[in-house]
Amino acid sequence: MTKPRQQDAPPVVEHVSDDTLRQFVGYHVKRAMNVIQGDLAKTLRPFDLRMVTYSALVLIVDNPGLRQSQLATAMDVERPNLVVIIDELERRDLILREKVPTDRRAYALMPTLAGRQLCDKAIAAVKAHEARLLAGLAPPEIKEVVRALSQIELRGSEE
Amino acid sequence: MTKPRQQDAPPVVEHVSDDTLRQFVGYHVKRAMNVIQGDLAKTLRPFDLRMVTYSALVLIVDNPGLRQSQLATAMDVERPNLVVIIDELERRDLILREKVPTDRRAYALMPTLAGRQLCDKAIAAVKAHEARLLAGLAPPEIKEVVRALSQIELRGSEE
DNA sequence: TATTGTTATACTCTATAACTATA
DNA sequence: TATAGTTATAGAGTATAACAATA
Repeated sequence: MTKPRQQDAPPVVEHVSDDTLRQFVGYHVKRAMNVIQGDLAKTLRPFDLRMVTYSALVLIVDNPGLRQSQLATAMDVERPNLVVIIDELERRDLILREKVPTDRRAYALMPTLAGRQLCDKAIAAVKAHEARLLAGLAPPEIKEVVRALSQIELRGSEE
Repeated sequence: MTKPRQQDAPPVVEHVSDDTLRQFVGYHVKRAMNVIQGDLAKTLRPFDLRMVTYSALVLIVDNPGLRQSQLATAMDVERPNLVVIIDELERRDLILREKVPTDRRAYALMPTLAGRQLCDKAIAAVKAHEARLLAGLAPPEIKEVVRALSQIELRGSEE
């Protein structure tokens, strides 16, 4: 028999337990993601780049001439949303929309010299910040994590 | 000397390379996160729960009596945004806001029987789905990944 | 004076329909 | 007819200021 409380007053919680959620890998992925995103945003701010503009710039530098639709697919962004991203990069003269002679509907996205230079600097900064974030982990551990995450990525595309 | 192209026509990209981005652990965390979130959303849909309402419900079931401000801190959600989440759970009679005698400003969040039951079912479903997502990974690998992600979480709170 | 919950609001992100010009 | 890029718009998710009630 449990002793009844005087008024059924609600219990006071001193420490909030998230043990149940902690069982899930997804919970930790989300929390790590928040940290990484926050760090990345801070890292890119001096370059006046957001995560999406950074990703777009890197992909254009690595794949000069690609079409907006290709970039949208690669970034998993809807085409309408990509337009403003490209607008921003073009306005800053980091890339340019070049007419494609063989298909007058399409634009070939080309990085400018300034775009390639900013891209290189941003990548170096991101590398340095990520290294700090992963400082506690040995290279083989990192490889193992990437392998595991890639496995999860694959599972997603399977369905 | 490179042979100049006739009109400097932009190159055609057949396959978009994301090799540069793939170097970064954050890129893989983000992609895995997308898969996990998508799967989680699909898993919770039959229960009419979103990720935030699910997290809130689990935390209330595990910590009966906690205050909204405590829950907001635990979930890393702004207090104003938590209000609508709590409203939704209360409207569905999964939780209730109980008056706290010792502090008449605050509410103690309590799960109802229906809330605890739905929570249990949802947790079981999420467990099953996550198991499918991690099917290719051995338990020690999963432990290693969680350890690594926890390390990254800690780095974030350090700054 | 500070805190709890709340309202209103704004800003970003993301998603969809429909248009134009080409193919 | 289908596709590339675009426009407009709507819906999430998230963030801030300010208020009433209470500490």
